[in-house]
Amino acid sequence: MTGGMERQIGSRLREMGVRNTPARKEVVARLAGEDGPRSAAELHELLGGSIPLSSLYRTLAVLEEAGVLAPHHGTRGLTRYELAEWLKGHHHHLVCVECGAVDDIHLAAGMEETLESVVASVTAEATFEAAGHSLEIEGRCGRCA
Amino acid sequence: MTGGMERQIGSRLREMGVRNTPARKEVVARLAGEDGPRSAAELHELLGGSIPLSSLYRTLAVLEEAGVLAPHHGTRGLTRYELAEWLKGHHHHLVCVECGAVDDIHLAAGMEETLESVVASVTAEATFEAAGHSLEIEGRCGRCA
DNA sequence: CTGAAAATGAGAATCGTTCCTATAATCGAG
DNA sequence: CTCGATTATAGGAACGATTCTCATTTTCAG
Repeated sequence: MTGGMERQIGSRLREMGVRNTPARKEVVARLAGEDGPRSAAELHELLGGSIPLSSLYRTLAVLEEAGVLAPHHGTRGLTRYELAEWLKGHHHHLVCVECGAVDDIHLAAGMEETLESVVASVTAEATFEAAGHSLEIEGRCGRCA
Repeated sequence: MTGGMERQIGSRLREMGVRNTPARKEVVARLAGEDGPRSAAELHELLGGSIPLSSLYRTLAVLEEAGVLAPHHGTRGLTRYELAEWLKGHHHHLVCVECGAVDDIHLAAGMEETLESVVASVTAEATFEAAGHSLEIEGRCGRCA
């Protein structure tokens, strides 16, 4: 994670009137180093249990509220979080239907433009205020194939 | 729901060695009449409580196992079910980030082809065996906007 | 430094879901 | 049709992920 990103997040939290505490920094830093969204339990493990689960859940909720993290609703009743798009860039997901693992993928610029136009044409005629989109590709990951 | 679809599902269940019971028919028929995936709780409500939750969950599991229903992992760890693609056709979703409602959308043929090619080009280079895809468009639905 | 406001930690409570077991429905053989 | 075996159901206990509560601790402004 770049220092610039840390500063951006710091000022975002300040704007929202919440503090940028050590636990919040740890969670953000760890998520920044992962290549896909992670659940509370996964983060608890990744952080060596340094943050109790109850605090971790609250931390995730605060960071989501502040727009720093975005939830990803993957497999079987688990919510995973990742840095919001304005921090990590727009991307899509490969979701393993076997083990539930989620990896990020980035589309080539041309592909992304194509996708944007598909989304635009769909939402133009719907009573739906589109805020974002994600292409979820389901299948079997390398380990499960 | 067409009689043809009922017959298809009936023979599918027979092939799988499970019975096509009244509860299973009710669930399938109700889902066929909805325009988006529904959770166990929503179905329980929609069916007027005629099927107890524990039975409903098992019914959904059996129908998923048989390939009649497909799960959609939506808001906050809730699993909603819809008819599998071979029954209701390929489609995508509008997901309301406010209330969690999910509606189906169908892409114009040209758009869908474009999307297929995007998926194909992404998975060609990944160690990932793609089985399907869904474009999830997030935003605010008519009621929440 | 001090008091008010915000954050934390531990455990209880909640919610969606799954599991267990006794009962009931269904199918095939006779 | 009837019996026995198999499969499905209902109800409730159990479970895992998440949220809530509240007492304690940390942080910030004055």
